[in-house]
Amino acid sequence: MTAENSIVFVVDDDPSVRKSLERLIKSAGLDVVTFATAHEFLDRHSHKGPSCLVLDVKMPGLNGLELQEKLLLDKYAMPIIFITGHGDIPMSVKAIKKGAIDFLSKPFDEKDLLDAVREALERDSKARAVRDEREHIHRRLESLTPREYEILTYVITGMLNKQIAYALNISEKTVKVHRARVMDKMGVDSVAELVRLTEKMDIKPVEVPL
Amino acid sequence: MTAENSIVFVVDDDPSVRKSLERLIKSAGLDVVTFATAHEFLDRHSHKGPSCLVLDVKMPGLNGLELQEKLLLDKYAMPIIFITGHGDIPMSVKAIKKGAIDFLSKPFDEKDLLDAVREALERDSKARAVRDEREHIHRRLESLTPREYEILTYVITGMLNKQIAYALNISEKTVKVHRARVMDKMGVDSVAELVRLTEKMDIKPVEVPL
DNA sequence: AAGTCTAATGGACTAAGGTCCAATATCTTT
DNA sequence: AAAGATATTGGACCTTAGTCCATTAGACTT
Repeated sequence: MTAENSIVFVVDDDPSVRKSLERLIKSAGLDVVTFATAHEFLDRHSHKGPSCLVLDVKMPGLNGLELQEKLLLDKYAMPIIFITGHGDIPMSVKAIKKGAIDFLSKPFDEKDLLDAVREALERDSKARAVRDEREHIHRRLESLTPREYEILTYVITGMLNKQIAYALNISEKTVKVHRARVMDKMGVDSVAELVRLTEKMDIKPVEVPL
Repeated sequence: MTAENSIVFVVDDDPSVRKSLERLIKSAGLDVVTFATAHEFLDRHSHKGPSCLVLDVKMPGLNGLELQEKLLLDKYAMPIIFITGHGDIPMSVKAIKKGAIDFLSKPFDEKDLLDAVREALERDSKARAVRDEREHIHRRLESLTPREYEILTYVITGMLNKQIAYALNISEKTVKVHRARVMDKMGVDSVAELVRLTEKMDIKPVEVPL
């Protein structure tokens, strides 16, 4: 399921750990890029395909949990698998609640790590698909003029052209023109499809008093 | 936000723990019902309002994690807060990944428990709202005849009456009649509303070759 | 000042949707 | 056998929606 261009990032300050992780992950047929510090990772990683992050908790400089926080602020955070030598329960609970895929204590079972990596890539792949679709819709929405967008919100509410015209104090004919442009720009040819698109975005239908 | 009729269930085999948990939770103004075993809870709890479960991991008979599994099979699983004396990281990770709100080690901070309880009730409250709406829609869907349901799937795809008639090899007039009954039974008066309803359910629009 | 974008408008026409009215064939249940 | 539910159809009629055509006015850019 997960695409061929997947990549696994590893951040750990211990070179020998990096090496063994790289070997392990490569043995599963996955591409790996390793970093010694969180900042290196932040500066240099690029992610075009599904990706995930295997992250040591305890590191000099920015530690793993801090890096997680930073990535969460980012819209494109990738799934994280934590590994640690001296973790505790509250730490693991917090990490998982914030979306981490797993929290493994060293020494960990190789199978556990690979399972987690696969799950992470799978999740990222799906998240990317959702993001891509949303961005596509967003680009179309941006091509609408303010007035067209306004008409859109009324249309997906289910209002008649007549009602929209009255609400905006314009003529019904004008509504029709805008409406046709909206359908064209959004690339749909039915209200049903239009509603389906907007349901995937944060567009609020108009509230109308009867 | 969380309703007045919230209730917190406590399952722990230690009477003194039950007592102190009951006192603590009651001090936060919440109703509590305690049970000594998982089976007692399963047999006797009833949940009309938002509720959650404070659950000891280690118990004779069905233990906490096993009870979680059992509840997950149930459609109406309530959020769980685990407390334990001898937990470990893999156990806590597993519990949280399966949806538990928190995993606290004894002795725990009273504030942590109350925070978790509040979060759990909040989550359950929202989950119930979603469930209630889905059930409401489901009841309406069940009132449709097979043919009406079929027409519904075509309508929410955005197909014209003409196209639906052709696809089902019936007359356009008949489509109109069914369609009108669908709108009536579903309690909507626009395709937009109809699509919005069905998007909340697992109804697949028809795939049509152009 | 010329050019472009946006919003709004008009008429005329076609297509589609919704709503009255009522009828019939089939199947299941009582 | 009678009753009820389901699926289907018909005509007439009105309301909406969509689509051609083309025009005007204001705001912003160059």
